[in-house]
Amino acid sequence: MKDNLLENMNAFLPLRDVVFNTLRQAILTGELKPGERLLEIHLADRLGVSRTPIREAIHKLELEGLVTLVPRRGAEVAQITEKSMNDVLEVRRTLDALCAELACDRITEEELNDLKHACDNFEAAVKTGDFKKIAQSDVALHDIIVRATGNARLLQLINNLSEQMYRYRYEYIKDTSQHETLVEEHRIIYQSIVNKDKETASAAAMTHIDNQKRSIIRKIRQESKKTD
Amino acid sequence: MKDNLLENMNAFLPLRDVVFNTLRQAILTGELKPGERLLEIHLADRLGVSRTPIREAIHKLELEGLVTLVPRRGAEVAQITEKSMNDVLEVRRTLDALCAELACDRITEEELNDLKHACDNFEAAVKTGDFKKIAQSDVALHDIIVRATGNARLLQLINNLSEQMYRYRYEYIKDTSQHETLVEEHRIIYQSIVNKDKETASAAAMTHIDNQKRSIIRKIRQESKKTD
DNA sequence: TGCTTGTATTTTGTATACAAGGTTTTGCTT
DNA sequence: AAGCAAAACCTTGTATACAAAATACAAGCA
Repeated sequence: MKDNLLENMNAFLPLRDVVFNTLRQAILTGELKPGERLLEIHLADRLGVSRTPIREAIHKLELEGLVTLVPRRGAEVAQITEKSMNDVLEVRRTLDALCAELACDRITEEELNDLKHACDNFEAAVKTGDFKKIAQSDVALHDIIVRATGNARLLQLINNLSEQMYRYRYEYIKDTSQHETLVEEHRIIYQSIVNKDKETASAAAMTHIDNQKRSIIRKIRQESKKTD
Repeated sequence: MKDNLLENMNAFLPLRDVVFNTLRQAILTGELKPGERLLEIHLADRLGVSRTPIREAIHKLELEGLVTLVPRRGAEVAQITEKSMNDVLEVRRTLDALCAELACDRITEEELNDLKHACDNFEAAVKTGDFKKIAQSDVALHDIIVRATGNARLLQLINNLSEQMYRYRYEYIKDTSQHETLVEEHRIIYQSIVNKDKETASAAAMTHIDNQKRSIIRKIRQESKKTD
């Protein structure tokens, strides 16, 4: 598969950003597997650019935590261990709870409306059983809540932490037995934000993460057994 | 002032990291002021290296939030607004509280001992009135708590958020009227971690940030008035 | 056979050259 | 004199060349 960037780009972004997005996508979808080495020349040839934008993209990915960099040895796709995922989820849990609380204080009528629609959308997506749709509407819903906090830094951090989870997203979305739970949790979060009930909102946000955590950790254990 | 890097470096780090540390330091101490443009060639000449490591360092600083990058126009030192500082502190407050709670569960006897020493050190530093010492012992103390959580991601995030505050650190350290409060708050945090009392520990951690917030925001308002 | 050392190769790190986009200045026109 | 256009210049973006470190491999020695 040859996919010279200059064609499917995204035409006006700097090359480093195009490369960044391409590699990021490849890592999140699993096309580039954890532990896989990222050789600059190979990638440069493959994407039809020079080493410079590749290097810059790789460094950016390292800061995002998707790539591990060893000086003088190069880069590889970051390994996902149970420990690292636990670390991520522990922080994410707290920040999601914070989001829910802040949203109670700061959400506008319009955003509240959007949130309602997002809940309905998610429910509809679950009914169709289309994993891609479910994933998208889930992201959209949470994005509304985070944005409602009006805290740009919080938005940035949560986006970054979510990225790590996206690498396992399909694992908990494929688990159809949990679908009703997800819908229900979304409803509780929505309703408690409407009621400005911070306690319930934050508790629900944490539960929401805890439930997803179970699926994700189960999957990680399965995979680590395979490689033993 | 000419400070050719090749001399005071830190000899075995990649140049990009040396440059990164140098620029970071310059921004945190205020030697490079908010809004100041960062021209690659100037910095390269000044530090005696080529543009390449400068670029890489600047990009890294952008990801850390210390630098703002505009495509095709270059980089400048990130402006600190009251809004952005509020955003940072809001997140930091929550994460520090999380740290305190986790530390209650996970701190080892040895770390507890270190923490005790760090408290004493801080108190001693306050007595000398040496701002630099106070700042250092304060960082050391909080570092112990964050490390005691055993959560690498949390450590990384808090370090990054702290960075923003360090740009104003002297403001709340110079405020000697608050020194006794700081000592007292540290003591409360220490004692509640000893007692495994999560409620108190997390509440104290939040208060600790709230108090610092006041000094920092006051200072930001002063500065913004000046430039009106 | 197993270990060490030296050499060849691969790969990253840094410098530099060149291209292209932005900005400022200058000169012309009205 | 003011406004616009063009050209000169800066500055970043990208490619390439060269240097230095790390690795892999092979040959010699115990």
